[in-house]
Amino acid sequence: MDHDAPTRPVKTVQTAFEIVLTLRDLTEATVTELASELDLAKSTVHRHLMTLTEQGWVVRDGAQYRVGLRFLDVGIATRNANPIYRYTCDRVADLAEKTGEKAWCIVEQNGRGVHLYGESGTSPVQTYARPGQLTYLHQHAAGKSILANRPREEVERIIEVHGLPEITDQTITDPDELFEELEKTRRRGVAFNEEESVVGLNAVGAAITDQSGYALGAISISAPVARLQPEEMESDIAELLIETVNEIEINMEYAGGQDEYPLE
Amino acid sequence: MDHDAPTRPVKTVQTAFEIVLTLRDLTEATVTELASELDLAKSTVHRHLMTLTEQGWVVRDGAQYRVGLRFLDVGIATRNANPIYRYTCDRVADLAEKTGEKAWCIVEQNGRGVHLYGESGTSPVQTYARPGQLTYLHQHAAGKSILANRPREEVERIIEVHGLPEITDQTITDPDELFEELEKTRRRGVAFNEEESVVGLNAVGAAITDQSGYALGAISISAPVARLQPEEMESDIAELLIETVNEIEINMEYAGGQDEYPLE
DNA sequence: AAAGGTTGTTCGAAGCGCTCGAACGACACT
DNA sequence: AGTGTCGTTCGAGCGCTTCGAACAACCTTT
Repeated sequence: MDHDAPTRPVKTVQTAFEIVLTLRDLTEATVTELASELDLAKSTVHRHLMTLTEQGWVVRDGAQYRVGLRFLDVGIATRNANPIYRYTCDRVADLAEKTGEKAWCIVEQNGRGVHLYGESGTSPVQTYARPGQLTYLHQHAAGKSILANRPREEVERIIEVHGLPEITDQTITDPDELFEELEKTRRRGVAFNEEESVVGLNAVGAAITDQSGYALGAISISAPVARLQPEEMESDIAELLIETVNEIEINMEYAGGQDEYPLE
Repeated sequence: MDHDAPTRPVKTVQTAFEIVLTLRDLTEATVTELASELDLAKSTVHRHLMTLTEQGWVVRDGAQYRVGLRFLDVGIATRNANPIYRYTCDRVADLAEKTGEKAWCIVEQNGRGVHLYGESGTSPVQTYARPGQLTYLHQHAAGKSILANRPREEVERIIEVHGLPEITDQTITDPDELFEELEKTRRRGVAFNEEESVVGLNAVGAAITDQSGYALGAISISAPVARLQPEEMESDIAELLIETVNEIEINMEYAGGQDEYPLE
């Protein structure tokens, strides 16, 4: 999996989390299922599950094991500790209400995007996004606006680690094309997503930056192509997003030193 | 901590999660801080953090480490997989809107309560509850209505494991008193919380049960004592809750075999 | 009702790999 | 330059994880 080992990882911990992830993917599983899936001894899996269950990381229901809600506890706690979340979630709700469409707030972590908070407007678009979801930054508007406001070397490192996987015909998969797109995004102040992540879905995104212009996160509005045409994306929606971002940035600057938390 | 060891837990995994929990409590910490806090060698903590960071469970920002949003990913996924969440969240929102107060949906896991989903009404009560929060079932209305619809042996086992910790003067701390209260709750169909978890806060809760009458979860409405007096709790609010529960239970029965998931 | 298939669970031993402390390197502040 | 930090690397020792086999509990099958 990894080319080399700068520091040897703790293998036991890796298998523990592998169990958790498999459990999440399967929704529920028995000891034997997990053992065969992960190619481990039943007894090993059993011991791990006992350990995880004791602390609520895993719950058992008869023979079936499931991921415990303690992950939700820790997950929500970290989200709430994130200033981007605190300063954007109300604004995201406003955007959803004003536009009637889906609005999201997204941050970067380890070179990937994480959906922090989303709110649906009156016209429910059945998107498959959910809070906590891990995405590739080059595949959507919010992600591209984050990349557009990061140093080029950082973007290059992200491409190196994660690549530019394709998800629809429209996904940008060429690094040069991406850098061109980021340049355009910087000039416009907003990023567009024209069916690059989901066929039939367009979106506009704008980055939230600190005083130095470094992107801390982004917000976006998405809607079916029928309701969100390029001309509207460039005018009304773009303007609304930029206004909102300005408001958020001002609020964050005022709080300033209060909550020290540069957040990569 | 534990009286005896039925099966020896995997110590390495325990320390890994201890690191995560300490990190959550401190919001952020350095290697040395964690090492001294947990009484481990710096190198050990470092190796663990490297392992956890590689998978996104932990994020580093220079010298500071923080819990990663991957916990949110897994946490939200398990919440969404939970039928109680799927069938109650819209109804909880309705309740919040109708009453103008705070409404919650809660489930039991490992003998403790977990706040699954909450929605505020128009009158914002600054409660300290958040989704994912771990609570004691005997300390609030929703929890008591769950206990009231579980076999007595199960309640006894929960008391044995978790005790009946006091949080306010009004908290029930005597097992006999609790069983009496649960009996009353069963007769009424709803449970009351009169400043038993937070001074100045009252609440009413009702259990969601399966066909056999076994509690799967509960919903509750809470408000400051000034706005939620006993007489109202027993009439309007109680009725509203019971109606809502009936609606939820019918919806769940119809879906029936669709999503097999007894969910303790 | 007994037999054969599941399953989860316990046990002991073998040896992997986790933990530790000390040494190293990088950085900031004096 | 010097002296505190800090994070990081390295090499052993032995703790503890892993495994497989045996056990027990439970269905299904005959």
